[in-house]
Amino acid sequence: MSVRVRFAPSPTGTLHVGSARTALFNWLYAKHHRGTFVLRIEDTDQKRSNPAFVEDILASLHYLGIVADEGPTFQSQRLALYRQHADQLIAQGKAKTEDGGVVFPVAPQTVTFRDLVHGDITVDTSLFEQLVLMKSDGLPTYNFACVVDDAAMQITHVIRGDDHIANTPKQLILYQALGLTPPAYAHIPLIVGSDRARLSKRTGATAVADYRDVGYLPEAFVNYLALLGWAPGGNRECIPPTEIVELFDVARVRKAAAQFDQQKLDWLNGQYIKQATVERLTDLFAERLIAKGLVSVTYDRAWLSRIAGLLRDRLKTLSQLEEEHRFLFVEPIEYEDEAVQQLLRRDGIAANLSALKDRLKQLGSFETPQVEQAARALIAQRGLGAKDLIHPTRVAVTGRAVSPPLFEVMSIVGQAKVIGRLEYAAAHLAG
RNA sequence: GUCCCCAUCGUCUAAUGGCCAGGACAACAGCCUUUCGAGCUGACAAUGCGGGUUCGAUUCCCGCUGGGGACACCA
Repeated sequence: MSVRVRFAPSPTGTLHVGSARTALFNWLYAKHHRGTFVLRIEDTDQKRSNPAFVEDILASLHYLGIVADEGPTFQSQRLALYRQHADQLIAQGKAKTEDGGVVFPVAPQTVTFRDLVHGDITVDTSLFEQLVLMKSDGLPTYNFACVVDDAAMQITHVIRGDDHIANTPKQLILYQALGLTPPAYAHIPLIVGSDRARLSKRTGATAVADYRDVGYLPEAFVNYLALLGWAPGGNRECIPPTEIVELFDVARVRKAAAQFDQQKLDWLNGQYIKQATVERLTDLFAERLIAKGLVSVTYDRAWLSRIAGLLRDRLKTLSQLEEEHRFLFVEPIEYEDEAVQQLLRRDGIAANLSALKDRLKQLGSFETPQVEQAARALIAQRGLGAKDLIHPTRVAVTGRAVSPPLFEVMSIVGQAKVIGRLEYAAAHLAG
């Protein structure tokens, strides 16, 4: 029997990191076993469901590269199916109408099921003496719709969060009442925040879309998520998604909750950015910069490629591009007060910057070696330490005390702009 | 409160009775360097506690403690 799994989010919020990991594990399991991954939207809460969240969920899954083999299917469009099953139980005397809904009395018993990650779990059903099947608004409840759909869709494995363990015995009872065969279950541990409680906005971003927007590469995010609660054995950390598919084994999923660690995510993302080709990085940069209005749609690709090459092994997130390197894209630049105070307001700086400007004006080529040569020559001529010229120049050209290697930055910014910035700094900022 | 689940460095994890409990992130130190970063090197750091079982327990069993989750006509 081929594997069929499903991811069944409810559109009552943006796609949460925890849900994304559940989706990922299902997807990995399906792909590993050459099975089918079904997407089902559980929109049976009329008050809280919102089409905008469906869009967010779809977009977020797309970002992660998790594509559904079937679906999305909407529960709100299969009401007849649930009604039919409820009627069947009523006809058999197993359920009854109450307050306009349908309820299912539960006989006290102990239910044991074998969980793929936890082993046997036993629950006493006297904890819940009845289950609501259909609400008085005509929509099915979660546990009922879930059972009817999983059976109808021939789901073989239900992989979901730990927090659903208590629902499983309820669903098992319904399978039995309906005469249906239940799937296998794997309850994966929750992702928790730094407070060890389930990941919430309180301890960091929870929406997958936010991570996308900050500039985490999908394979880095997927890689990180996969490592939360699972490890292939050996000492692999940086494992591209295609390889994770091959290695993934739900039996190796840990039982304990895993804490989300942004620093490790950052490190992994940096690794993937470093491994990305300049071509790809240029595309990613262009997309961001155009969206933020920092370059025009007719941007100079060769120029942006140089920037990609320069920043490739310095970025942890793509957002650092526009946050820390605005001086590459805007004119005039902004100057950090502290950098100006510490590095420009000193005797002789203005003269040095002015002298450098004069030398740079003479240059026929503004490639990095020529720029560096001009600066070094001035340093030698004036008997300066290299830092004495370089640091103030950095502030004059970038507005900041830290930047990528200065001479390449200058070359990229270009002769005219560099000269203009040196002139401005010498005249208005330097001592 | 009741029920369920869980427990290895600060964090993510490896080791499913047997080499000095391994790796990674972070933090720290050093090297490199025009700043930062990247890179390289180094040091520090864990089996929650108490009982068992066993020649031998991170590993198996029991208890405790601690943490989390679930207890809706939400999903």
